[in-house]
Amino acid sequence: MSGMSIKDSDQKPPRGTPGPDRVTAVNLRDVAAHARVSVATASRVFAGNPNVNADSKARVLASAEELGYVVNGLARAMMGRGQQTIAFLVRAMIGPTFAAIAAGVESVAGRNGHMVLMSATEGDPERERDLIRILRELRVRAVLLVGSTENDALFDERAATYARDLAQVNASLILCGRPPIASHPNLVSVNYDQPAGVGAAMDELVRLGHSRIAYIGEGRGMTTAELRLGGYEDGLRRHNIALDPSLVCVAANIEADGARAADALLRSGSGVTAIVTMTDNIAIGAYRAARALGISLPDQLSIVGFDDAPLVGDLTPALTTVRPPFFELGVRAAEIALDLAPSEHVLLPVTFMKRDSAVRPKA
Amino acid sequence: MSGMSIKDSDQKPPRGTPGPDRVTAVNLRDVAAHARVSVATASRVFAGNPNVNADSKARVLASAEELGYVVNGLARAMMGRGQQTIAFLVRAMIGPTFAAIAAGVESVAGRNGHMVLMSATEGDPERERDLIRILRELRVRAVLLVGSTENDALFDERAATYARDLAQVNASLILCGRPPIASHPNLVSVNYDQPAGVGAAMDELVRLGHSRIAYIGEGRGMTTAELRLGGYEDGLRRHNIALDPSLVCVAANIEADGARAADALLRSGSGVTAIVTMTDNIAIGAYRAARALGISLPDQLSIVGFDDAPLVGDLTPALTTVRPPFFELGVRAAEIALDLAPSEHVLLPVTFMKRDSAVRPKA
DNA sequence: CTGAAAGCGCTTACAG
DNA sequence: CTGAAAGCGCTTACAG
Repeated sequence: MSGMSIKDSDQKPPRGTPGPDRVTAVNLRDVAAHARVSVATASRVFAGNPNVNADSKARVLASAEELGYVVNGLARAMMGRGQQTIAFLVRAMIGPTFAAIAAGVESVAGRNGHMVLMSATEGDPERERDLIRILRELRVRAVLLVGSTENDALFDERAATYARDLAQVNASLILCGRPPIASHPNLVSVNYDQPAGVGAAMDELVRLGHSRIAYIGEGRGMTTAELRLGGYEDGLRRHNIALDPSLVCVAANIEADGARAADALLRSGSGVTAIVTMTDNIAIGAYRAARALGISLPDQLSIVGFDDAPLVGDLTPALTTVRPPFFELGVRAAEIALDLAPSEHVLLPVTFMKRDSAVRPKA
Repeated sequence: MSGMSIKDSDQKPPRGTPGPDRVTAVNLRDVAAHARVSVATASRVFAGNPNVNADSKARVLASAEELGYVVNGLARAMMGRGQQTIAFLVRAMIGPTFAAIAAGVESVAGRNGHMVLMSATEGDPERERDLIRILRELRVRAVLLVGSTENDALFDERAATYARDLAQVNASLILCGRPPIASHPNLVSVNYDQPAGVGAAMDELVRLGHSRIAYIGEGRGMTTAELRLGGYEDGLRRHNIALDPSLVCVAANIEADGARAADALLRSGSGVTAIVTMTDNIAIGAYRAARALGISLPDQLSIVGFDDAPLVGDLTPALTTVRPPFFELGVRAAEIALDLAPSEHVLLPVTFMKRDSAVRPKA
């Protein structure tokens, strides 16, 4: 009976037949016929409906096995009975941060029988819009917009539009790794306390005796850049230190540019004794620049990073930094996406990682 | 006319109506009726069929807009006309390696209009099997099995079964980051030359004058562990150095265990002047252990890693290591998955990153 | 260019 | 427990 596993196909395809990429595969009807039951009964077997005679069930299963039947999950999904999916949209799939958030999301999705679709927008609103459209058509259950985004009205409106469009197909939009949008507070955000992280760094530096504290990070524009810079400014205020604009340096989030900015700062004769950076990447750049100038770390210069990237604890000196709960961030966002947690803003605490790169100033 | 965007639903749902999670949404028929054309014509508009009168097309589009119509991609996919998907299966979504491969895959998939589904198996064959089943039901175009796997007949048979089962629904299975399976050479593998990477490290160490060279890595079992250890053994052979079993140490791929193994090795009085490690993680552990024992790096001990993880070039001493082409690995696997490249085994070259941790031995 | 109709591969209310 | 039938939301060969 092995010849039956492929249907005869020596006749012209009937009307409305699926496209060219389709295989002539065995379907429910074939299985039902082979098992001598109705399609309804066969369907019940695969749907896990208990109202099926044990004998019928066994025959259906045997036929399926023999014919090589594979349930069509697409048809099932169309009926609202299929695999559910959540989407993970990120600017770029880069580094351990992305990996940790993704792992968090996947762990709860997997545990709950959902699949996760991942795409990168490359920061292109065009592609972002396209992806949202595709995801709506695919009837995903939720879309997680992950990571820092533009902090402007244009993005806010885009996000609001996405949320509205997704709601139309019963899907939700969740912001993950950026704060709520003021003009659309209903759009749920799962974030970690970025200003508090930089604030902890500032508190520590002031406690150690620093007062000429510089900041190196990205300029205005993106949420993470602004949140962390905000933490620096707040920290100064809290300790009654006037903000000196010449101590706030702009650098892209890559080591080389951090080094460039730190070099300029350290040559400027500004009397800086400590640098707080937006990211560990930039902090590493500052390490390089300081060394190149013969400044010994940490004696002559304290540096604090942010992100607790792998290995920063193995640098010399071990980098004092802030650890965000990236995995947890993904977990919480996914839980909200799957209605396992209330649809409310979440702000997770960060951990200050006191290591060796921030010490009492020499003077 | 805004009240028309939701269908009247004060009647009992008809037979065969989709499940409870479905929204009463507007469909093609609604749009067609509103635009006063047939469903066929409306379908042609959304399918991008050029044989539609400009006026009809405009009316259909306007109606869709007004009614808030969203094409059902699931129905379309069922007809073989929808979004195609490729799946990315990995043991665990960890670190920059995962991120880089994923980014490579996504870049090709995205550029070619495909979505990518990502799942973690947690190394559980049960879950692996479940995922393959689901992916078959979902009619994915290809499944990428990413990363190191068990190197045994059990896995080989599982993989062969997956490939066969996937072929049944016209999908292909591609191994990515592990070598071909000897007993099933048709199963395409995209890998990087792991033995050659360790071999380059061995050549460099011998060239520098080392002959007591130890290896620390995972024991037998997984492909990556065996491939890299194999590179060490080959290197010894090539340079006519007898393998000393006491210089081959087993450690899990985490810093702490690397440190433990290195500590034991260095205390053993084996006269080791250099250590080749399976991964940078383990190399970092060796750094720690050596330092704890007062051994100065690199003068008294040379260390070579593998993976070129972020920041290893900023350690003291900067780690000499091997850089695998992870992004490219993802790109090539995805290209084969999408038939953009011939379905043949690929073995990418690695780059030896000569930095400061391997030097001429003191003696 | 267009429409009526058949079909894809399922699910399920209904009536035994 | 079971089957015939209607339905989901599309696509497309056919015949204008």
